[in-house]
Amino acid sequence: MLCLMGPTAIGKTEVAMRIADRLPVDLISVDSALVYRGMNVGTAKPSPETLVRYPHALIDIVDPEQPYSVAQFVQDCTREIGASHERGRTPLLVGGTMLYFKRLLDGLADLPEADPDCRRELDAQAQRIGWPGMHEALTRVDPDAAAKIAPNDAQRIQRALEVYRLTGRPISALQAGPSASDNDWTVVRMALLTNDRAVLHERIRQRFDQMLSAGFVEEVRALLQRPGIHRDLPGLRAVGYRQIAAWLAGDCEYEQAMLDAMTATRRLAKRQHTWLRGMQELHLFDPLESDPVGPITCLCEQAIAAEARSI
RNA sequence: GGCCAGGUAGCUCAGUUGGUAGAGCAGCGGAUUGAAAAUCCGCGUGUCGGUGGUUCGAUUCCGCCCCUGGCCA
Repeated sequence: MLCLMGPTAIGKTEVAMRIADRLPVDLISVDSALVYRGMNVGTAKPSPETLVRYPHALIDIVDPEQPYSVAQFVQDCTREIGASHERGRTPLLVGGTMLYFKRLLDGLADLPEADPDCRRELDAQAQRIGWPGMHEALTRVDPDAAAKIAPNDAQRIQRALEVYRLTGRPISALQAGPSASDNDWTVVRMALLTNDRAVLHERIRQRFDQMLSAGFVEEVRALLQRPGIHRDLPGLRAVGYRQIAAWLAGDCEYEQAMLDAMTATRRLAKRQHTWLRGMQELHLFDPLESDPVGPITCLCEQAIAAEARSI
């Protein structure tokens, strides 16, 4: 199977579609924002017409008020990969959510899923004693996990305590246990990456302007008017959506919200770079230096041929 | 042309009663196991506009020059 990764606005989708023109691949999206129905403009989702011509699995599969998670993704994606193989084709995973790639390829521990009641209780407790206090509590039940988590990292402290309450076992022990990566995929990892951050930043700015022209603000306004949708949902906390929602709520000036949205996008790209720098066996292509479609097609062809021989 | 106020980090500014300077934002590096486009951690040398002078020592005081803004001609 083939993986095409890269930071936001680098041009992954375009490259993936051009590969799909030439090779018998099935496109699978690896993106934590594209899963949401109704979040289109701000996620740079391909248009409906494009998606008809280039079907992508795992786009528009949940509503914004529903939770989605890396575990759900690993399950969904594994299913799609199997379906593609059964068709005698090759899955091409394309996207920028590096945690999803990481846990799909390196395995996911067998942990309980999120429990809203438990999280509410933990939030209430944190309200009283603060997250550093919660961190101390974690040190007592799971010192290994606590050592790896910063005292202010509310999200991870909460998750570790949640797992402990739900299972009675420390998350650090469960994570060290067997993980669900017992598949026989042969994986070719490719990434679109550039060292010219300034150019990427400029592309981010241009794309954000295009999103505004395409009705990004109206999209956010419409989403927030739906019953059950509010600013704290994971989808609405995505880059751009969060800042526009803040402006709509009167938290800041319009100009500031737009600047903040672009800053958030640049930081997202930076974190994606950090993930990619640490990945092994990665074939790198700089689309700013030369068109990567030829070399990537060549690499994919070899991989497909090798896979066919091994069957 | 005269007077006044400024010129300090990429930006906005603080500060040093003379011992070569620090915040916010931006930026950069890192972590990343059911929220991940999330969450968190770390990183500040910059001719303190230029140049002469006073001084053991000047970004700080003084002179001149340059630049910006305002007011007056």
